[in-house]
Formats: sequence, structure tokens, C-alpha cells
Amino acid sequence: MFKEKKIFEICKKNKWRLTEPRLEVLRIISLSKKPIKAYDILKKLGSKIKNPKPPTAYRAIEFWQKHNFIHKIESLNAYAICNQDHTHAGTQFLICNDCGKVIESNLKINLPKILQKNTPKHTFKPLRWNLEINGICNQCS
Amino acid sequence: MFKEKKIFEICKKNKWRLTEPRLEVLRIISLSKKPIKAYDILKKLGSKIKNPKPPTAYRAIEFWQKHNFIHKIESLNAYAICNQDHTHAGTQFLICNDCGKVIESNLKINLPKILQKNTPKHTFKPLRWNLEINGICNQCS
DNA sequence: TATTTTTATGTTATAATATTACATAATTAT
DNA sequence: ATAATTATGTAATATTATAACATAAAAATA
Repeated sequence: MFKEKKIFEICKKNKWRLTEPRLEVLRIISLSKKPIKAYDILKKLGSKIKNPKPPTAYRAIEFWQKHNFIHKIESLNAYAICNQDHTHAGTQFLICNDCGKVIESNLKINLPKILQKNTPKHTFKPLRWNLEINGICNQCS
Repeated sequence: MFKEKKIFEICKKNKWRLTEPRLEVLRIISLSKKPIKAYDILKKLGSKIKNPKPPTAYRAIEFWQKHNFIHKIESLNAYAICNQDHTHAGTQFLICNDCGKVIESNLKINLPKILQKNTPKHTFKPLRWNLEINGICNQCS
């Protein structure tokens, strides 16, 4: 969920610079009903700042992604606002094959634990993960 | 695992046309130690068939992907041979942040069941999924 | 406060990834 | 043999993302 006041506070507390391109990009992503693509962000950004170029969008995307305020849906090359707290190590998305809606799902499973039990010889130390699930949402079924 | 004889049989049985670009692309991917990118496939393909263009590679990739003989690692934009049977609905990969090695992991969990218990109001019908886990492999830790 | 250092942006160019469109060829079905 | 379908060849272009370098703004330090 996107609450601008909260963003201001968090940035201040962490001494992150909340610059204009960053704020506008976050707003654009948060206002989008579905995950939005970088060049669509860039297009919308054009109405806020003068003639922005790809790096302007990508840098802001990178910034918010790094801090877990947005996520990239890899299979769509698109970005969505994080609707969890920004401390989680893993992401999981439900992608409707029909309407394209994407839901960030907060699984109540401890994936690292499950993984450690199931990976060959307990030989991999999971740090982060991204799970993208395709299916049919209830509105489409 | 890639056994060419088996591939021939499966294609025959299913009446899939095992054309030269398809076979060569599958070989290239299967011979690669790590997931390989489309344009690297294309480059290698150049030593097998005359001056291949991107669609030649991408079409073959699409073909094998559709039939679950290869997978795309979305976060790497790279392709890897499937080392499971080709009937599974979901994929999971362990990606080492250090050496870049990617292991296809056969989790013994029933993800759709777990998902159905954990998705809001049981409202999403999962069909396929892809889980990409970043971490450190045992050789690097 | 002045200066230095660090961080962020502006801008141009280009790299990397992927698809469209249409002509030709090969295979399969009739 | 012919028609229909499927696959490939090829040129062009679309989409996604980054590199490199100059400038500006902010933060740290003296």
C-alpha cells in the first residue's frame, strides 16, 4: 500500500533522498492498477518532468526496487508497488492469464525452510526469492 | 537430462517436427553449463546453420519451452535445459549469486495446494508457476 | 561558511532482448 | 497431384535496459 506521508518519513529516517523523479515514478507505479512497464512509466513521467530519458526512469525504478517499495514482475517486464511491508525477502505474485491482473500474495509459508529441507543435500543457502504463479483469478473463472 | 534418442522418440510419438534449427538449438542449450542467452544461442547456431537470424533462435526456443524441454530463467533472460520430466507444471531454480550457477530443483512440495490454502479467500486457481531463488551454493559458501 | 566529497540527475548513444511481417520452402492431409 | 498447414529465411523494427560522461545538488568536513 502506498501512503505518501509514510514514504516521506521512511526516507527521512533512512536518509534516502526523495528526489522529484523518484517520487513521481513511485506515484506512477502506485497509481497503476496493473504492473506497469518501464517505458510506460517514462511516458507518464513526461507529464511531470521535462522530457525524461530512460535512465531517469530506470534509476528511480532501481532505487525503489532496492528498498523493496516496488517489485519487478519478471515474466512481464513490469513493475508493481509493494503491498507488504518492505522487509520481506521473498515475493510471490498471482498472475491471471485472462485479465492480466497481478496480486501480490503474502504466503504464510517459510519458503527458505521448505527449500532447505528439499534442496539436494541441504546445499544451498537461499537469500531471496521470487515466485510468479500463472492461473485464473476468481473474477475470470 | 538430455538424451537425443529419447528426444527423437518423443517427437515422433507426438508428431512434432524435429527440424534442424530446433535440434541444434536444443543441443546448444543442453551443452551449456549455465543458462544461455538467446543471442549466445544464435551465435553458436551460426556454426551449424548458415547465418541464422534472431527469429530462428527464438522460434526454436519457443518450441522447446512450450513442450517443457527447456525453461527460461526470467531473472537472467536465459534458457536452460529441463532436467526433470517434461510434464511438470511448475519450475524452481536455485541461482547462486556468487558463481552464477543455476540448479533446477525438484521441490517435493505441492505448491498449488499450499497456494490454495494461502491465497486470499481461496480465490485463485494456479496453473503454472516459476520460482527463482537467489542465494549461495555450497561451492561458494 | 567555504570547500570537498558524495550522490543524483541530464543527456547522448548504444547494447541487449524480442517480435512483426511477409516471402519461400517443406511437410502433411486430402 | 493438389491443397492446406507448418516451418523457415530474411529484413526490418520494437522493446527493454545500460554505459559513459558532463552537470547539479546535497551532505560531510574543515
